[in-house]
Amino acid sequence: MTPSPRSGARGDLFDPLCPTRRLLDRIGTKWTSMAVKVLASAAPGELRFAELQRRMPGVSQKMLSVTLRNLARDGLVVRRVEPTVPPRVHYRLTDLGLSLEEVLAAVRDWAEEHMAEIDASGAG
Amino acid sequence: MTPSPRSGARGDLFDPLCPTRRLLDRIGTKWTSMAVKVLASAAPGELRFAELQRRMPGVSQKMLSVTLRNLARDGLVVRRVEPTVPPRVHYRLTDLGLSLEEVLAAVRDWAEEHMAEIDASGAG
DNA sequence: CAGCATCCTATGCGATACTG
DNA sequence: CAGTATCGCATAGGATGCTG
Repeated sequence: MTPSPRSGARGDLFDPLCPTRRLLDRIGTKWTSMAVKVLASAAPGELRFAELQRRMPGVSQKMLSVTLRNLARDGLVVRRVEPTVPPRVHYRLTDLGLSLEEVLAAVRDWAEEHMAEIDASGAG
Repeated sequence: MTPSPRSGARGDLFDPLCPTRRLLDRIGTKWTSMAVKVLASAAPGELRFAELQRRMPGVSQKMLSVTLRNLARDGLVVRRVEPTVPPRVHYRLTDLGLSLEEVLAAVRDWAEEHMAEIDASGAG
């Protein structure tokens, strides 16, 4: 594959621009993985802003907004606005977003299978 | 599976104690995934502190120390001290750590395959 | 309804200095 | 050698208020 100009060299986890580093920075933020999961559960359908917030207990309007904006900027989510008053805004995962969800599902599976062992090791 | 007392309910990504949330908090920190990868590359052998630092360009003594302490606390890494003067401290991945590396490898694969598309979407 | 702007706090993290 | 202790900065993110 050809790395993008912004990306570090393939496999170079030690480059600050390394894809893995940047991906972890994204999915490591508090609400991203949750938003992707919720949107994936509705795919290929869409969800409106308020509906997303309802399905993501605890998220503030600001952080949901920021999270969705970042996901849209990254091409993982499509934002569709109905020009009504008041406006209705709909979000759905792109194919890229759906493929990310598969990775996140693997992370979830690992966590649910092994987190008890981590706790048993004396974690707080 | 039986969730640990500390863990949230299985599949409940919305519980702050949810395994996935807590795992992402861990692997999302700056040096964790790099340390796991480096240790995995040496598995089943061990690496000393200084050798780890050498293979992780940019990491400070403090952050490597913190990262390794957290990994050891979580049961992902074993710390072995030779009681010499000066001391030699060796680190190796546990089986649990090795299984986490598989998940991280999947994350890396996705990143290296798709990060160019994310960049192409107008990300900064 | 779906946001953006502002303020504030908590925390990750780097730099530096010290120790058994 | 392999840490620990302390300081300071940058940023994630929560609370609140305003707007088209």
